[in-house]
Amino acid sequence: MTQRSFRRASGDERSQALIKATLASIAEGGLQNATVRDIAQRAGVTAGLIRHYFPSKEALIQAAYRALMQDLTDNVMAALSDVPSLSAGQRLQRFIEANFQAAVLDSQMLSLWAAFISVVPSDPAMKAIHQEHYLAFRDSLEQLLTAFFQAQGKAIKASETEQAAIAINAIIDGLWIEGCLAQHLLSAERLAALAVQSTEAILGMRLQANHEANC
Amino acid sequence: MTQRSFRRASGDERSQALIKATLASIAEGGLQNATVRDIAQRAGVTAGLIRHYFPSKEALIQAAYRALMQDLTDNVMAALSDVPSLSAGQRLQRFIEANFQAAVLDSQMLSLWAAFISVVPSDPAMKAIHQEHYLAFRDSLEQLLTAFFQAQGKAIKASETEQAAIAINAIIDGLWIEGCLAQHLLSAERLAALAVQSTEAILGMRLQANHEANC
DNA sequence: AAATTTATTATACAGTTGTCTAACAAGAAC
DNA sequence: GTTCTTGTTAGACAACTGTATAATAAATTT
Repeated sequence: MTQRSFRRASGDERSQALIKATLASIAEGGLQNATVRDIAQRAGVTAGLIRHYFPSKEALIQAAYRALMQDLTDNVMAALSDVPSLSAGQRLQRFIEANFQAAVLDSQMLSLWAAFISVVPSDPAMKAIHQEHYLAFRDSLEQLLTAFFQAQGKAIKASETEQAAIAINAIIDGLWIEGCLAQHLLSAERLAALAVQSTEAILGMRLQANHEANC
Repeated sequence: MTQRSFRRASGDERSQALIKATLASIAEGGLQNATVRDIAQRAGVTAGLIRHYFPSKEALIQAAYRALMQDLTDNVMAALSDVPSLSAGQRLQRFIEANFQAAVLDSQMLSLWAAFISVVPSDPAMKAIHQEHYLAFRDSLEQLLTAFFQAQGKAIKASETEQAAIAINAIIDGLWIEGCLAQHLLSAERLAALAVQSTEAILGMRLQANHEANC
């Protein structure tokens, strides 16, 4: 048997390609679809190579979950970093709206997220990854809220900030899910507007003072 | 080979046992865990029997998804039917709170839901089942909202009712997910209260007139 | 240019998967 | 009690699964 020619890739490059292929495979047909052979094919390598970069398929799945969450976080955070000076309200609004970008509001992204979530309750390692990112997300939200309350000159108890963060997180997640599942019925703009509007309702104040405030 | 003794069950009884076993299997370890052998063992039968009741494993999974959604719907609707005369606001509140019952606010229930959702985007049959139940749920919510607006004597456009239903649905789903994933951090009562409170904020009015309304 | 390292392939392996078939036994009909 | 129907079991099947191992070729070092 003659061996096919191949290209030697530097470690990081190939492992990231494998992670990307894993996410693509799961997105297309759930965790069941993501066999080592399917993943390898998508990455353009043979199945055996996976074990050269990851101790087991399980470890690859975990790495893929971590990478996905990191990517989502980075994507949302990028919406805040590229513009230097924004008011606290504007920053909060940007943060919320960033969750409805085309890259995030996508049925394959939902498929991915759901596949991972379905094993989080029963898989300790996956649960740990989830907890870490969930708390980081909610923490970012709480910080934005605290800054916003401060800018508004309102003294708000920490427990109230936490409560608002939980509710706003819920409405972001809920609208994101609805949007991904019914992409043809709900546009990204409408969802983002609804999320902002609902947030303003929950907080009892507007994020931007475009219109004059009513008593 | 001597054959083990067994009990002949009437058609419906056994197929429902199989569906129940399927849900239990998926809840415990996702769709991957739900092999015909595992399902059969949980139902106390041999694997071959599944094909006597369902044309394929795929059909069993679909039946299980349908049964789960129906069960969830029934569970929430029961909260409205057992008490005859309630105000429109009280009915709406009950409907919302029913989503945070112990039977619904459960990490295994989330695991189940997520496992199914993960294949909805890519599986047309599963997508059809989802659409049907999602629209039915939102429709119930819209009807409750319409009745509530009417009772309040406010004339609200249909589009606004729909928009409110989407937002309220989102907050129910989002809080439910957060609650299931962080059961130790968020009590059912707190979540239900948050959902009702957020709904009131979105609608701009209280569901029950316990306290006197402020200007 | 030769030697060394190691990323990559090819292949094998035991265990698991969904499906199928034939034998069988439980209950109903007569 | 005998016959008939069919729910149920047992077992086999090919295809697929994650993992392991040895050969091999692409870079790197010398």
